[in-house]
Amino acid sequence: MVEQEKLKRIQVDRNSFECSITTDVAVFGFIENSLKVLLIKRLSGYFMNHWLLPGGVMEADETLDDCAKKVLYQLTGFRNIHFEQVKIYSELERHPLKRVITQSFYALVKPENHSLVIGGNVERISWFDIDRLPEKIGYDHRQIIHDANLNLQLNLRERLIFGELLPKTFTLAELQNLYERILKIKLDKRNFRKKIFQMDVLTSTGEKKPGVKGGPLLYRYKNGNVCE
Amino acid sequence: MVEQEKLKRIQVDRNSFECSITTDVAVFGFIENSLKVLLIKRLSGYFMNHWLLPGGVMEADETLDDCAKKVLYQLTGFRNIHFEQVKIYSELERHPLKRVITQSFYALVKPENHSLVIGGNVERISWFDIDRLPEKIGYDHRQIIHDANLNLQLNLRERLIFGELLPKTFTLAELQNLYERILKIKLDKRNFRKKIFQMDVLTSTGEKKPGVKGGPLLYRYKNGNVCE
DNA sequence: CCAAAAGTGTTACGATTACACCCATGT
DNA sequence: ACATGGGTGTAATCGTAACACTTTTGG
Repeated sequence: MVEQEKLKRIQVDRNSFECSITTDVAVFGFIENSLKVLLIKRLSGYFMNHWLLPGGVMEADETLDDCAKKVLYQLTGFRNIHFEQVKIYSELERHPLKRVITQSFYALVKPENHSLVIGGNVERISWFDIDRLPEKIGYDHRQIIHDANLNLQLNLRERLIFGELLPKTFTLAELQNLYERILKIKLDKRNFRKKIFQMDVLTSTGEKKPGVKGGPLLYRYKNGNVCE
Repeated sequence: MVEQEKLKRIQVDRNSFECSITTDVAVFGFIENSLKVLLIKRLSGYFMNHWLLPGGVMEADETLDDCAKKVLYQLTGFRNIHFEQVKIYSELERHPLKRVITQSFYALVKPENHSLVIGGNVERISWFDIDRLPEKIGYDHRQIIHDANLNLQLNLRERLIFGELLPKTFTLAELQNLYERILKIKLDKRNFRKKIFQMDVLTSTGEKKPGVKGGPLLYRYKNGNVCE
């Protein structure tokens, strides 16, 4: 019983070792025919002159998902955005001062409502082409961005998450272009249309997109509850 | 600048809110033609009279993967076992006393070397059929087991992780049976063999399994670095 | 009217499925 | 000897991939 008491105390001591838990969100947008990710520069703290993913510390009264939502809301002002857990990073030397483990998420936002608000402790905020990231990226955020991008590609392939990346209405060519740019593949126009139609995720608006040769039809993403 | 100082202090305060981080490992074995999961009963602590996944608290000098490895080693004595991250659980009311978030893993062990060691603070340790779990399972471990099982199924389907679940040599019928039991599907014998062979993951030992009618050939999992 | 992009169907191929008999071994 | 399980090939089907011309619109 003494042995067990000892074990228990060790357990309790371990429980109270200090470790912060944060979430980092890779916010993706599809702008000017490229997949972009949103990075910020902080006014203070470590990696001041580096670009970082928007992230924040989890508080006692929120889950990791709550925390990610909060961070996203504080930074972009958007709600009901599609976002997903990606991975947890728990390497010892992630943060220079203390032990910090982070759960990464990715989020998709529509390019049409980009009212980027510079929040507290933020010096700059900017979209970066996923293939042209800045040199100086803080912590292991380059790795996190890379992993989030892989995850996005996987989800796009398997689960058709694109409703949040395009404007409310879009042409099939625009959608195909998004697939080609994000997945870095070339698709056959006819096969692509066939596939998308038989997946039954689009509804035609009946209208044609003005200003484009050929007069392409505009479509809408079927899945009702999409953010505004 | 005063505003920023304030922000920074809030951030630091948030950093130091107390939250334990644990790992829980769903150890799977394939025994008597069923997928089993390893559960323990603790001698002390919450959920004493409940079954629990083996799990432990992450220490300051280890990553989550290290921690899972450690827990696994302490419980089974095995090393070089195949295991993978599954999911993180961060709901507020997971633990009755304090905030605890846990990263779950699943691990696969060979049935042939089951020297189950009862570690400290463990009253009982036992394999349970995945479809006949005990009534009383502590915390959210029933959910964690369920999610880990889904993950295992996915990996079995897509990445052929079975080398760790079967003895060193096995017949194709045994392998097919494993697939059928874990995935809960019925497979065609000829198509299954065709598929496995064209995947080129097995090598024949040239020997036949004694004691079985028909005299089936024994195979070995090709992937070199498999645990002992 | 011309250039540019939209829209449309069919064929070929590869992968998956369904299916039945003979052979080897243990009892 | 016989009952049990091991081992083998082929035809049908489905999904995927390749491919070229006509129509619509903007400039």
